[in-house]
Amino acid sequence: MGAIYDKTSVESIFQHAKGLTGKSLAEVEFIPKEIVNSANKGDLGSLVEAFYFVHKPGNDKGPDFPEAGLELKTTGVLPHPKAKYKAKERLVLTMINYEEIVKEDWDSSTLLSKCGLMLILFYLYEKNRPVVDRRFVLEPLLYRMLGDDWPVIKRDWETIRQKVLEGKAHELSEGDTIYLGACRKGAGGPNEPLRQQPFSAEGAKARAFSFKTEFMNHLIQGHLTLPPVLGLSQGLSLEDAVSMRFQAFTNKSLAELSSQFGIEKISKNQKGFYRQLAVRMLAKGGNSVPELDKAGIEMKTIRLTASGKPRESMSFPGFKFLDIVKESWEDSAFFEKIEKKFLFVVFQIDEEGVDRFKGAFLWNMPYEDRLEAKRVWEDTKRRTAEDATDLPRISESPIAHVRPKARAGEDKIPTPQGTNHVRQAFWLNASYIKGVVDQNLV
DNA sequence: GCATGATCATGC
DNA sequence: GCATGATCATGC
Repeated sequence: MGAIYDKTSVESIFQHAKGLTGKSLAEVEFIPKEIVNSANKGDLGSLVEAFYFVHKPGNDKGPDFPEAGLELKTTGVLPHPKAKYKAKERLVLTMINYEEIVKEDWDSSTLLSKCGLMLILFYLYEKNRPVVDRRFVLEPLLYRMLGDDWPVIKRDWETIRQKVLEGKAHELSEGDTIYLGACRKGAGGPNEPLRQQPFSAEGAKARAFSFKTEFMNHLIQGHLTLPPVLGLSQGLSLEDAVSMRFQAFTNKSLAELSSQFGIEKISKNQKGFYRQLAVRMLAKGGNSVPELDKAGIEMKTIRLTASGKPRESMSFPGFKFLDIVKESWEDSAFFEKIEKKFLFVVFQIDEEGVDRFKGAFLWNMPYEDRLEAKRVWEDTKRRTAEDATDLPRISESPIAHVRPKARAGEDKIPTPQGTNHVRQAFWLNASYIKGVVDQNLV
C-alpha cells in the first residue's frame, strides 16, 4: 500500500512522488494481474493515483488533489542521444469545453483552476512493455502555469477562446497558438461525433488544451536549455517580437548580412545558408532561438525571383506508399505539419541580381486551405492503392502536389502493386506560397 | 517559365 | 544511416 503522505500538501505529495523515481509502478506496488492485463496506454496516470497515491481523483473540472490544488500527470519520454530524453508526445491538459470557455476569463478559467499547478511524472515509453512496468526515469516536475511562460500561455488561451467566440471552433488548429495547443482529441476518423459550439451551427472536432511536444522537450531539458532571447515573458507577443527583431535587417544584402554575422557562404552549394542567416538575425548573432523551438514553430526560408515568385515549391517530409494506404488523414505526418505555425523568412533577388532579406512573418494555414490539402492527401492515398506511379500533379490543385524526394535514383521503396518506385513527398505549390507571401509580407 | 524529376547538404 | 530542408537539372 502507499506510504503515508498528506493529500492537502503540495510538498508532501511531491516528496511522495519522488519515491517512484527510477522505478516502475509494479516495482513499488502490487498490481492485480487482471488490472495489468486490462490497462491501456492512457491508464498509467490513474493506476499511479489509485495504487501509489491511494487516492480517488476529484471531478473533471478541478485538479486531482483539490485541497492542494495539484493536478497529477504522467507522460512518456523517449531516449535521445544528445539530450538523454525527449517527449514522446504532447501533454494533454484538459478538454476545451466550447460552451463554457466563452463565459470564462483567464483568471477563473477551467484550465488554470485544474492545471495551474501540475506534478508531472515522466516514464520511459516502451511500446511492448505493460504500462505498470514502465520506469519513471526522471525526477518528478512541479510545473506552475503562472511562471515565466504565463504571458504566452494566457495569450494562447485567449486566442483559442476568441476563435470559439467568432463561431470558428471547427477551424481551430495547433498552429493558432504558441505553447498551448488546441490538439484534437478522440479517435478521429469520419465516425467521430462532432461537438456543438455556441456561435455557429457547424459541428467542431473535440479538442483539448495541450502543451506542445516541443514545449515538453523544454520542460524535460529545462536546466540544459539556453536563456530565452525574445523576451516573451514580459508579455510581448511572438509576432511583435519577431517583427521587431527582423525590422533592422530589411533590404540588407546577403553580403552585408554575412559580414555582419561573421559567417561566409563558403561553397556555392551551402543549402542551409539562408536559414543560418535567419537564425542569426533573430537571435542577435546567436545560433538558436529557444522560444521558436519551444513553440514547435517551423522555420522555412523562401527565396523569390525578381518577379516575386518563389524559386521552388516547398517540400514536406516524405511518405511510404505502404503506410499511407493504411493511414487516416489526421494521423498522417502531412496533417501534423500543416497544422503547425510557420515562420517564413523571405529573401529576394533585386533588379541588379543582388540577394536581399525582405522580411519575415508567422503564418499558419487557413482552414479552407487545410481542407484542400486534405483532399490532395486523400486523393494520394486512393491513387497509391491503384497505381503509385500516378499521383496528384501540381496542375491538379492550387495548393499541394506530390513529387519525388529521394536520396538518389536507387532510393526506391515498395508500392502496393508489388513494384518499387522512387520515394515521394508532399509539396506546397510555389504559386500558393507566392499568394501567402503577397498577403503577409508588409 | 514552368512542371517534373532527381539529388544534395546537414544535423541528429 | 537516414530523414528533412533545400536546391539543381532537364525538357517542353
